[in-house]
This record gives sequence, C-alpha cells and structure tokens, in this order.
Amino acid sequence: MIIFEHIADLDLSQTLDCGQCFRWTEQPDGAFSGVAFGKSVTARTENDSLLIDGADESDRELWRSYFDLDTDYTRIRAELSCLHPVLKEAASYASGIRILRQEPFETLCTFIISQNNNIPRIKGIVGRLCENFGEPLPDGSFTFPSAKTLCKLTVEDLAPLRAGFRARYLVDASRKVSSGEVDLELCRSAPYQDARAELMKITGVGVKVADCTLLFGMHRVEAFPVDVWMKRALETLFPEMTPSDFGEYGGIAQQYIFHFSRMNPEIFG
DNA sequence: ACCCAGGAAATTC
DNA sequence: GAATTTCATGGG
Repeated sequence: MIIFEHIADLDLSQTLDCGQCFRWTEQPDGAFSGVAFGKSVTARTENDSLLIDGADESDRELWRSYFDLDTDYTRIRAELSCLHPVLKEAASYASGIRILRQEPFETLCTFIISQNNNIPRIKGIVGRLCENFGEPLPDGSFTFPSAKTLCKLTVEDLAPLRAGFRARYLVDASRKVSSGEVDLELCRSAPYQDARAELMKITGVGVKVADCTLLFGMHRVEAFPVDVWMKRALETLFPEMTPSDFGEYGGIAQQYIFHFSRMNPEIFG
C-alpha cells in the first residue's frame, strides 16, 4: 500500500470516469480498481490522502507520475479562470480532474476505439482486447497488450473484440508503432503539429484521436481535442473563442469544459 | 424501426 | 476540394 498525503485537487470519480481512461472500474465501496503499466491496483481517497492498494513501495514514483501529483492544478485553475467566466465555473465544478500520464500506445489504441462510439462500449472493447491478448496478472486481470504483440494479429484475430470497422485501424496502428514507422517517443517532444502529423500516418487516426493521444498519453496539455460535445460547448458557451485561445493549458481547460458539459447537458437545451 | 455514440475514410458533387 | 455517406456494434 502506497499513501500520498496532502493531495489537493484530486477526485477519483472525476479523474477516472471523465472519459480520458477506460480501464478503471468503481467498486461498491467507492474505490477504483484498474491496471496501468502492467500493474493492477485499487485506488481510493481518504480526506486529502490518496491510497494505492496492491502497489509495491518501489513503484511510488510511477504512481505519483501516473496521477500527475507534481502538477499544481490550483495554480493552473486560477490562471485558466481569468480567461473566461464560464471557464471559471467549469473549472470550479470539475476541480478534481487531473490529466493522467497514461502509456502512449494504450492511449492511442483506446482513442482509436473511441471514434463514433460510447464510453461503456469503449470500455467493453478495451477489456476484451486485454483479456484476449494481454498478459494475465495474479489477481485475474490483464495487462494492455504491446504493439509487438498486436502487430502479429489480423483483423480476423480481433473479431472477438467486436470492434467493428475499427479493427483494421488497430492493426495498422500496431504495425506502424512496432516497426518504428510511427515514433511515439518523438511525439512527446516534437513541435505540436509535427507530433500530430506523426500520429496521423496511422489509418483511423485523425485530428481528434491524435489530440487525445497527445493529451492523455504524452501529457501534451496544450492539446485541445474537439469532439461533438466540445463543438457544442464552444458554439454555445464560448462563441468568441477558438481552441488555441485556451493557451498552454488548453487540454486541462478542455477537460473541465467537457466534464462540466456532460454532467449538465440541459445547458444545450 | 430509428437514433445516437469523445470520428475518420470513402465517395460524391 | 468541400459536403455527404458509410463504416460495425450495441443500447435506448
């Protein structure tokens, strides 16, 4: 059990159930069980502490990084709140969201699966992907399969996932990542447009999936993914603003607005 | 039967 | 080239 004390701005429900990740499930007692970096743990908060059950003490820095505990969200929220009064309201409403530092390839695959899909079904497909092709863990859960593993598979092999037209996109992504044709590490440091173009070499990766991969898989917090929710939110709540107006922390603003909009759909009539 | 779901490719005009 | 259609699958 790893304990992090005095953690501000962290609400596990908001962070793990806001559509940035798809491998955490809430338990009856309110804790969240999930797998990241090949390790299965259960996370819960008590007062201002974060408790990671089932984690090795040697993985303390891994989980500190995963939950992005070294980033000062209070300061960022104050900065964003100056940009627009509605953003200030959304940030206050969703102040427990942190941008996880997920694994790039897993993030890429899950957002390929996300296209024209809904969150419960995305979770189902991702779960079957892990059960069929990931490594089993002692507690019965599975790791997310590597690109090296998936690149050996065909669309027919992926049939049990019931991923539909997205199966061939997964095969293409796995092949290009494992061969090095697409360099995910380059995407961490390259100029933003270059990183986006690198990901868009993959069939099935457009602007939105690339932006989500960069934001959630490489912590490029300047990314501002625009989906149907954000399009509506921008039109009705921020008609005078464009994605680039949200600045270097646009991705965090985007999550505040996305969560606020989904929790309050009546705003859009 | 119909619509929608954290889009993108394929086709059409 | 920009606008429309299609793409599997499942739930409401």
